[in-house]
Amino acid sequence: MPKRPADLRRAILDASLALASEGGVGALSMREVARRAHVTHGAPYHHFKDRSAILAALAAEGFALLTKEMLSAMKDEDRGSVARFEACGRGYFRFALRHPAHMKLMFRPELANPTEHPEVDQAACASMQVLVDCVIECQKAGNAPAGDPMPLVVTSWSTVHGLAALWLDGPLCRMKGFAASPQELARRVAHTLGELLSTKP
Amino acid sequence: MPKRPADLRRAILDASLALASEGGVGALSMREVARRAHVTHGAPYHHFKDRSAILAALAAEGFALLTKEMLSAMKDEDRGSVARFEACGRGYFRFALRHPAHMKLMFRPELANPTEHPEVDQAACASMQVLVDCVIECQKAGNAPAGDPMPLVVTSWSTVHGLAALWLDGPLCRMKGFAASPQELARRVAHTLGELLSTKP
DNA sequence: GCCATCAAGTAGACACTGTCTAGTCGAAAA
DNA sequence: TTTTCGACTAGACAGTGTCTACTTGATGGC
Repeated sequence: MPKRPADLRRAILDASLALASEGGVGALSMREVARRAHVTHGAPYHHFKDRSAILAALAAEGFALLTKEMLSAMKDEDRGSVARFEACGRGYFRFALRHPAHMKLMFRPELANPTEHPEVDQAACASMQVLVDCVIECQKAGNAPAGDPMPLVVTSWSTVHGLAALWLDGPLCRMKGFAASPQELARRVAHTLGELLSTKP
Repeated sequence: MPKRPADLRRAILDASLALASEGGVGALSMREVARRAHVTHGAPYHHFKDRSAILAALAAEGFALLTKEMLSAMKDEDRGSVARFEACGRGYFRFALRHPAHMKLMFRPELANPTEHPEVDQAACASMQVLVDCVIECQKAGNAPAGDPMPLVVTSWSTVHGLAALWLDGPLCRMKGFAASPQELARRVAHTLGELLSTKP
């Protein structure tokens, strides 16, 4: 029988994530998590108040990873504010592809009550701030309409989030023939937006 | 004690939808559904193979409602193909606001396995066809780049779906101050897109 | 060294869940 | 009238989240 892990809290989060990846949030049960961490079914309660606390911790962790992924994508980009804005969107989409289980947990307020787990909203706001700063940079450089940045933030966020959501949870990924890979899908959508932007009067 | 409903199948779907609206999919239990339909816990199994069959039926029903809402929004619009395209998007967003519980069930493939419940995918394809036809109409009228309509379909679908998803499940609706109502939110996003389209060279 | 303290894990209990089964009942068909 | 059959009931089973009391092992002060 394998011995107990040194850092049970981390082991619980890892086991939970693995279960969520394999069979969705529904397959994530406290007892199976405990089993995978080689510990009895009561042990996780010493690290998390209840099941939703695990989900909240994973959601907050997801937003932190998203923030890092966007910042990392922008760091290597030095061809101006618009290029950095695009890199930010690519970072968002890449995060969704790399961490689908996290992604699904992050946008399910019924799983982790936002008023009970404010750390999730805080982490979400930090992620959004990256995008806000990005848009403000574009505005300062004269590459976006001046004024309140929020409309632009919400519009671009919606497009990239919608694309990721439709790919992960929608019927999009089951429609063979349109896009062979998600990367190609994102490229085509980005190209379409660019075409629209450039062909209009 | 209230008597058994005449159409138990419909009563089960209604009770399931009510439960999902109140506490999310997690609160939807076969036994509570049966209780609300004033029937014993085994009765629902005569109308649905298992719990996921109920969810699949609701998801398919949701896509049918979505199709109807988009078609109805377009029917009253006779100011050209672009106006009909915009009406289609408004219909999508309005559906999401009016039927949030349906909406959440429709985009959770882990709840109702698509291979086990092909009727969901079929209904989803019918919904998408509305948008495809809409884009093709714009192309024929010379109001959209010619060629494969799918890139435009996916791009616009992503934006409106992302907006709805962020409003229903994301931190957007908890950010007071930006948009007082979802209608205003949608108007501002649509305006932002329009502004982008018209101010670019 | 010894003992108190305390976080971390165990083991058992409880009410609840999804699903299976055998049995019941009433209406329609023969 | 008897048979058949779909719809429903009632009981069982394993599995679940969460609570509780109990054990254990390390840590600190004396």
